[in-house]
Amino acid sequence: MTQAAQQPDTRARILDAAERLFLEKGFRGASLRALTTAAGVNLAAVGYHFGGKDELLRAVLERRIEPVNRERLRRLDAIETRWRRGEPRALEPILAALLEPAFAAMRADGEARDIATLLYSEPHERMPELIERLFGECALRFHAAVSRVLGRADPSALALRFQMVIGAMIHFLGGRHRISPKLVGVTVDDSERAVLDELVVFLAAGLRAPARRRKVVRRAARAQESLR
Amino acid sequence: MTQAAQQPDTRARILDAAERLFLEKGFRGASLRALTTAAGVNLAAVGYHFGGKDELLRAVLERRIEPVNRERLRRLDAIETRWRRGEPRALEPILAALLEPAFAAMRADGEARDIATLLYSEPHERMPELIERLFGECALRFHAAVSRVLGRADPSALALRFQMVIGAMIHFLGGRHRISPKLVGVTVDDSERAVLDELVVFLAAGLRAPARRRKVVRRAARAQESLR
DNA sequence: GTATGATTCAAACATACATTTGAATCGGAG
DNA sequence: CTCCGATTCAAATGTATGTTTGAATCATAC
Repeated sequence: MTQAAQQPDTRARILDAAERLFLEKGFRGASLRALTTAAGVNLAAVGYHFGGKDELLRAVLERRIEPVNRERLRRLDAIETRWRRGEPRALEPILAALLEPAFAAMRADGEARDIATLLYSEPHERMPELIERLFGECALRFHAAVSRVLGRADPSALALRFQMVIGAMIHFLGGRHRISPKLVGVTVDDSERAVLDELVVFLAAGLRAPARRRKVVRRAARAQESLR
Repeated sequence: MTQAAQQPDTRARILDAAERLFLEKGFRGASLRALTTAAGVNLAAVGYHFGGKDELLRAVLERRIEPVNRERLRRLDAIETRWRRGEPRALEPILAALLEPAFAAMRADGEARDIATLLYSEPHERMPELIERLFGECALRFHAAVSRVLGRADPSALALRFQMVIGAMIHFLGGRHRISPKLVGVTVDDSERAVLDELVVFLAAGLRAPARRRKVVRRAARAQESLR
């Protein structure tokens, strides 16, 4: 009944090749022909196993992203459990729980590229809904956790800063086109550990930064005045 | 001699339509047929005026980015002049000089989208060299300026943090797929002024954050020990 | 061995694409 | 009015694409 094992597991071979080529050339740039040739399978296998190219993209993304997000939420659960036991709340563990699973997955895949890049660079029609579905819960939970640590903060400003965290993270995870280090003329320790440490320090400091500059306060005050 | 004015200025119409469609659908997703139809010009006009689709992309990018980078460098020059006159050095003006011209250009174009997004999301073959050519000088100068303000900092760490600045900025400039604000359940003031202010505060704090966490220091110390 | 359902395969199909071509049209200079 | 270079235009070219098809092959259960 369960026709379990094909010898070379065509499905996985397709997913691997698709992942590599989608990242390299983009969704539209990676043709099914190039893709199936690289995977060593027949052209029609994609239609048979996935239905079509669009569904293949969805499968590629889900395979990598869902485990990462599960691990993120697992670690966040652990953190919140410790909070309930009275341990002090800090930003750094939250940021680590958000960042490290993604970097770990990236490292595990050999090629140091994260599939999440695709989500934020591919202008595919159905991408927005896919993002919401894949990352919605994670975004909500982590945003809430950060918000709880920084209780005093302006919610609107915090939402913006949370976006900045996401932006910096994505830029490092994908980084298809990062400004090359040689350009700024220094040798950079861009090992995973170094990047992670610097990201956590940088982002925690940014999130904690005191509210606003004078300029804005003045603007707000003026606006208030003119309303009277 | 200078056959100056065509009536409807085909070139500009093509550039406008191309800019919009490249951003919406990506380079490959925007066909010359859709593009020229949207512009109200003949299909062959692209070949005549630009040579081909690749050269059109280059023209689209250069038209928007070069003025922005000129303005950035103009403002940085002004800052460094003030430094030479003995005024105190701060990060915030540098960040403002880096960010504001891009946001201003974005606003001026009606549609609140920045063309720079394309540079960092489009997997076009010649994109890396284009980025280096367009942003090389800017990156070098701003990195140096930040480095001069934070004289004490570890150059490698600073290079990483400078990348984070770029990442957060790009995420906000383009943001084709930002996690939607409604998802985190708050109404966000994402006006240009609010975003800019928060970005400057966030990024300045991140850049200034004290070097590293205990964990790393310990690791480094251990490594040193084991070398003896 | 043979029947059965899952999988693979080569080929064909219908579009969609960027580019090229050569004639038609335009706008001003002589 | 005429001419000429610049520009526009409709059409054709050749290639690449995602998908579909129907036969061939395989692995297994009986």
